[in-house]
Amino acid sequence: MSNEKVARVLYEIADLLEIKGVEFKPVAYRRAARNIEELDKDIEEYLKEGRLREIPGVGEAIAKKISEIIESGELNYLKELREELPAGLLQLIEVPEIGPRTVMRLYKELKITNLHELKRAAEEHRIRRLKGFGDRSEEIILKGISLLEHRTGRMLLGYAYFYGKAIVDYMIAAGGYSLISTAGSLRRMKETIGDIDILVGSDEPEKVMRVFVENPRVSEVIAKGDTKSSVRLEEGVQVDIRVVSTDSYGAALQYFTGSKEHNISLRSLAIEKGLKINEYGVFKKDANERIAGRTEEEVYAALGLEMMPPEIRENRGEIKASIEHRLPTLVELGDIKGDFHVHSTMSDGGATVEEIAQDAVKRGYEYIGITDHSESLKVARGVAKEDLKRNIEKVREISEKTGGIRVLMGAEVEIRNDGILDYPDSILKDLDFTVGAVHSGFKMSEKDMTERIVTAMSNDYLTILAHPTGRVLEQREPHQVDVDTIIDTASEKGVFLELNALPERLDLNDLNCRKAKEKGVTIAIGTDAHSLAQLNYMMFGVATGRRGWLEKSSILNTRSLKEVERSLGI
DNA sequence: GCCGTTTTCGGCCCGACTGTTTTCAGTCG
Repeated sequence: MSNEKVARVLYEIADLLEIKGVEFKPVAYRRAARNIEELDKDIEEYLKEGRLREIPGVGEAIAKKISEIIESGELNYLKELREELPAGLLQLIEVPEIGPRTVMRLYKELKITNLHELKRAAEEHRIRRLKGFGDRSEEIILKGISLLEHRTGRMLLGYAYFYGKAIVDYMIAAGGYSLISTAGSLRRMKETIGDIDILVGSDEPEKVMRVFVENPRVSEVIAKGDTKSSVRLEEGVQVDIRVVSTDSYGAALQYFTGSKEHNISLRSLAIEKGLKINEYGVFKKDANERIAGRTEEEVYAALGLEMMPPEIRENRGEIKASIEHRLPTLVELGDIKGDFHVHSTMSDGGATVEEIAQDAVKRGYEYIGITDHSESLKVARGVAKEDLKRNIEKVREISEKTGGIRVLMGAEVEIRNDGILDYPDSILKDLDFTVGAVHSGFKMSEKDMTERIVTAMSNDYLTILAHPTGRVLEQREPHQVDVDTIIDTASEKGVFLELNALPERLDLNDLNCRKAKEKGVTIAIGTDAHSLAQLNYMMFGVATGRRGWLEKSSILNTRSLKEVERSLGI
């Protein structure tokens, strides 16, 4: 029974209780579920060791339910809840603008139990007859259903980032705003983004609203108020904007950056200190006197906290770390001195080694690693053994010719099903470094996959394990592998773990990066670029590392060329 | 249902926008 499965049961209970109108319990169940999802150990171990109640948010009642879930595979309490309410109601709360209260009313008064019935009721104008509903309500419901039917899921950070930047740039050009930023999960650089949030500090809010909705890329204005508006772009992306007065900008930026969990903790801390915090500032609770709000630093300082980077505001210990003055000094893009995962025209990349080398010089890199695919990955024009030797010579020549940078010759070598690498050691020894990767045979059991990867890591020539969990966001689940064992093996054998910076991978993810760091494993960030433009993905790798609390010292490519040569033994 | 350097009981984050019911509940972030 995985942590995710246990969490899913608790989430379902929360949803059902919420529809029933039960207060406070849904929040409690969700909190427990979220903390279980983020545990770095198997929940069954907690059960075995009798330590369930050490998990934040898990008390006597939930601990008992978790035991039942793990031991019997099901939960009577959930069964009973499900019997009380039709299963389709859970779909209904997914419809935007429909919440638990509305679901219950529609069920009680119109016997609506699923999406299909809701759609029909709206089309037949039966909903507008209910007290508190009108024709607009029906329109909104129908639009919500349509959106749900066509939803594309969450957007990858790699796309959202550029949409957000385009909107901000437009606002700056069209309105000359200087206090403007993305906020929300985009500013925290989460791997996937729901809506894009923008914040502006201005004392002419109505003008900001006008400029915002008049952006030619806007296809639909969802809501337009005095200080808050929402639009949809032609691409289907929802963008929300808020305006606050210039002297509240810091408080608002803090507030709208979140995360929600981070803010809730901050509020509790404020209450303990006799303060109140909202998007307008920090106030003394009794006197209602404002003591901070112009900048984020001010807001945190008013709570006795050091300023913390947006990427770690997830309520994962950053507030405690801030109180104790042990916040990490996170890695920055400017610390990066090279890239360890780049494909060239020698396999399926779009740029030649010369072009890549020159581009890397422009980026100020000291080194760049070429890692074309190995022989058996035919779909990616994997390089045959005979050709590899010639390629090595060629890359050495280019490296010597290109001033100011060393081009490191590597390869992204297939890890076969038995854990053996796709090139023999006699060839690997001539490379500067070797990146091992799983690109096939995903459906192995966790035990077999873990063994396969550990075997590969035991090869002395394996330098970096590429995209260790194999996930492809919104497309493919990570393969079944015991990440803890991989991290321990990396620590023991001195293998570097990759943080693959492709927006659809970002693998290792933030939580695993943090785990690896705690075990003393060094991370190598690689863009996996297949074109010069994709070398820019380094920023998303760095962002994900920052979310995983990574500092410069835990990352291979912050080291100078000399140090890297020493690390690689070349 | 959880939780506690004010609390083992009584709290549980806070405000904007919308539609509709002309004073507010519901939803969202």
